[in-house]
Parts: sequence; C-alpha cells; structure tokens
Amino acid sequence: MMLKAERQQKILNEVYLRNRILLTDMAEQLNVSADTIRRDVKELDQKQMLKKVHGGAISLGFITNNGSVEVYDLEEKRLIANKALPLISDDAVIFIDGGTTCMELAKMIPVRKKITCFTLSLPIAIELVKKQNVNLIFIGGKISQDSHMSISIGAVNEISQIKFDYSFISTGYIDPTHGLSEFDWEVVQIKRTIIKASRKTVLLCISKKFNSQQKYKCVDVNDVDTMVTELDLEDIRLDPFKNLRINLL
Amino acid sequence: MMLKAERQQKILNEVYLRNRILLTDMAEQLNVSADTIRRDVKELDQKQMLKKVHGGAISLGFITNNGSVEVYDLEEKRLIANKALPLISDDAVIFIDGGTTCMELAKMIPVRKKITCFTLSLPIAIELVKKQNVNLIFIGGKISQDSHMSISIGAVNEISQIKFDYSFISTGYIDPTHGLSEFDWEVVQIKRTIIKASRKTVLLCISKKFNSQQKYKCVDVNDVDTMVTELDLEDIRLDPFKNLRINLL
DNA sequence: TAATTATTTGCAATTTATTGCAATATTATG
DNA sequence: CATAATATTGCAATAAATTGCAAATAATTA
Repeated sequence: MMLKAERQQKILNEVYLRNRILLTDMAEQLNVSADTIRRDVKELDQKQMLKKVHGGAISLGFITNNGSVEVYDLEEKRLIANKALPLISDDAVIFIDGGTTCMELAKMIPVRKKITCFTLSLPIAIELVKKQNVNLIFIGGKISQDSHMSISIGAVNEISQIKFDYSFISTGYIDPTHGLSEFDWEVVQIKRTIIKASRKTVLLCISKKFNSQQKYKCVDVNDVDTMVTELDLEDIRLDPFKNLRINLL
Repeated sequence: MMLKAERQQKILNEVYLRNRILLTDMAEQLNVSADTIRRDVKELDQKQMLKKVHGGAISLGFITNNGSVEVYDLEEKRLIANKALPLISDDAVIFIDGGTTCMELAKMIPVRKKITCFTLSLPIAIELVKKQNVNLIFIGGKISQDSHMSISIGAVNEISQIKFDYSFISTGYIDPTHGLSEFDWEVVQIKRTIIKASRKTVLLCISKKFNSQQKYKCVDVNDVDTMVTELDLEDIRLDPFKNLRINLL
C-alpha cells in the first residue's frame, strides 16, 4: 500500500524529471485510478508544485511565459495610475515599485516629463528606459523570480542612502486596522526602507485588496501619505480609511 | 501522446526562438493537423503570448511600427550562441553581456542549467529571470538609453569585486591588430573591468565585425581567451587571428 | 479495544474539451 | 480577376473532467 504523500512525491518527481506527465500514465505506473491521480495533481497545483493541464501536468519551470503576464482589472488600474500621474512633477526624484498598477503608472509617464526615477523592478525598468527624459537608475542585486524584482540586502542598503521626493508603491495586502502586510519578509524590509527614504509615499491600491492581510506586517496605513484607489472619494468602501491620517485620491 | 499545453509551449518556444512560425511547419513538426495549430495559435494570441497572422504567428517582441519583423543575421548569431553554449558548465558563475548575440545565448540556456549569472543588460536580465535554475544578479546603476544597460562608475566598482568563471562578451568593433574598440568610453571601462574580473573571457562575434575599429580602444585580441564566430575554423577570414594567443570556436 | 468520525479511493453517469475532417468562405498575390 | 493558400464553421469520435455515491482506509476518542 502506498501513502498519498508518497504517491504525490512520485508524481512530483516524475514531473521534475520529464517536465510533463499524463494522468493515464501515472495511474498505470502507480496502480491507482486516474481519478486519484487527477485529485493529487489538483492538490499539487493548488500548492503551486506543478501546473495542472488537460490530461496531465507540466512542470512550472517548463513554462516559458515570455515576459507577458495577464493583467487583471486593467481598467481599474489605469484609473488609479491616471489619478496618481499629476503627483509627478518635473525634475522630481521618484521611486516606482513593481506590480501591475505601478506598471500602468510607468506606462503613462509622458515622454516630455523630465524626472529621475529609481526602481527595483525589471519590467518597470524596461518600460521606463524607453522614455527619453527619464533618468533611470536600477537598484541592482539578486533578482527574485516571483516578482522580477531586485530584492536583497544590498538593495536595502542602496536605497537607505537615497532620498526620493515621491515613492509610488504597491502592497500585497491591506487592512485599515492591521495596515499593509506581505507574504515575504524580504519585501517588507524593502518597502519599509523605501518609505523611510521618501519624503512622500503614495500607495497605489485597487479596492479589491481592502480587508486582506498576510503574516508579515509591513507598516501602518498611517505611515503612507496618500492612497490612490479606483473608487470615488464618496464610496463607502473608503470609510474605514477616513479617520486615519492618510490622504485619499 | 502530447498534451495540449505542452504543444502550446512548443509553439511559443518556436515563435520565441525564430520570431515567426508557419502553421503548416508546426503541424508537421508536432504531428497534428493544421487546424489544431491554428486553434492553439488563436488561443495564444488571445492570451497575448504571440501575434497571429495569416498563415502563422510572429513574436510580440519583434513587431515594429509597420508590423514587420526585424532580424539581422539571426541565423549566424544563433550559430555562435550554440557553439558557446557548451562552455557553460553547471554551477558556474558567469557574466553575460548585452547585445543580440549574447541575447541568443541567454535564450538558449536550458531551464535545467544551474548557474549564477551576472549581467548589466535589462533585456538579458528579463530573459534570464525566466530560467528557474539561474541565480540572477543584476548589477545596478544608471541605465543607458542606447544600450539598455547599466553603465556607470558604480557598476564598474561592483564588478571589480566579483570573480566570474566565464564571461561572455560582445564588442562593438574588432580588428586583429588594433584589437577590440568601442564608440563609448564608459563601455570601454566596463568591458575592461569585466575581462579583469573573469577567469576566462569568451567573445561572441559575428565575422561581419572583423576589420572594424572605433576611437576608443578597449583591449587587445590577446586579452580575450576565446572568440566564437559563425565561421568554420578553416575559413580564411579567421586566418588573421590564428597567430594570436586566442582560441577560436 | 471498539466505536465513531473523517478522509481517501474507485466507479458510473453526465458534461465538457479536444481533435480531425469536410464543405464553404475568405484572403493573398501575381 | 484568377487561383492557390489559408480561415471558418459545423460535425462526429474520442478523451478527459466533474459529480455524486459507496466502499475502504486511517485517525480520533470514549
């Protein structure tokens, strides 16, 4: 008799070795029904150990997403970026964080706008390097495969020696009382350093993220100067933020 | 038996590698009907992974203003990259320079290959960050708009504190007697530092560049350990390099 | 230990997805 | 504008996913 965990390990191993498996093959190989393998693969998919596809599974490493990621809620994000855009004044020294909302902001920066811009994100850098009048500085270091960002102690050290007029940041999770939080401790370190290095911090945040939290707390909502959302200022969803010392846009 | 997802990955890979594919070619290559490929391409187009065109598909990355595809000497560059690839051994610490030939090398690095890779080039970094087993370190600094590379005194300082097993570099200009030269003084500084920081330096160089020079001399041909070209080793165009202390590939 | 509870597994019926084929329409190109 | 190549559409055969259910197994607790 084979344990479930043992079987799943064998599946993972096979996926790692061959990059892909067929449910039917695995069922035969491990002497269980295809249903069982299907359920196993479903679980492993949810744990992000592999990618379930019709008829089998594929190794995550095998997937070559050629830079393009599907952007959800693009309209909302564009609206947010559009609201934040006027905050960028000429000759400012700014920081732009990673993430899809910040990407929309980066894309919207007019070619005429003359600024100095720091970033940690490769995709943001690729976007900004096209802009004639942006003086772009990439803060180097080890690049995280999840976020495509430079997240290392070296980056933290570098940032702590800079002063930004404005930083435009994103957050993984936000809750009016619990504050901003993240899944990764490194990200928390980086974000705190950025906020400390900024005269003004602007959080770009889609309202979907309200009332969510993760294990590592980053900062309080108060520590951010301005929060830009896609909502009207009268929207009731903003009410929990209205008695905090944060500007809303 | 081939999974749909697997097949689509292969299509993407092919598009990515060759910049364009024909439906009929792919159908033959993957042993499915052209209809299936067409449906696949349609899906991938909707996911913005490639651009479907009449009779095939093209890479999104190479769509210029007029919609045409722009590739110079791609075949030669692929050949060069392919020759250089075996020099990258497992667990090596390498440097990869910018430029289209180095890009082909970066593209070809197998997902399984476990290496630590430094670079100054944003496009190369974007390419390498996809590879699961590449430990990627971007050397930060001010990004040049011409080359999309980090070229600053800070980068020079950083590099001088690292030791690469192999560095794969390109050159703007090369001449057997005059050596390697560049148009920009900053680039010269960077390249010299890279070569100094490398146990072995491998120059990837298309033969078109032979017998060309620019105002700023970088290093002698002798200072490079190996030069990889698209030529056969018997080709007379390599003769001027044969009495120099440089390996040819 | 025995009883109870929760989880895991296989099976069957149904729904959905995939694929190739053929007939027809559209597009590219000289 | 002719014609060859490519696209679209509907259809049928097959493969896979889903769902509900019952039996088997493992874990918990009296």
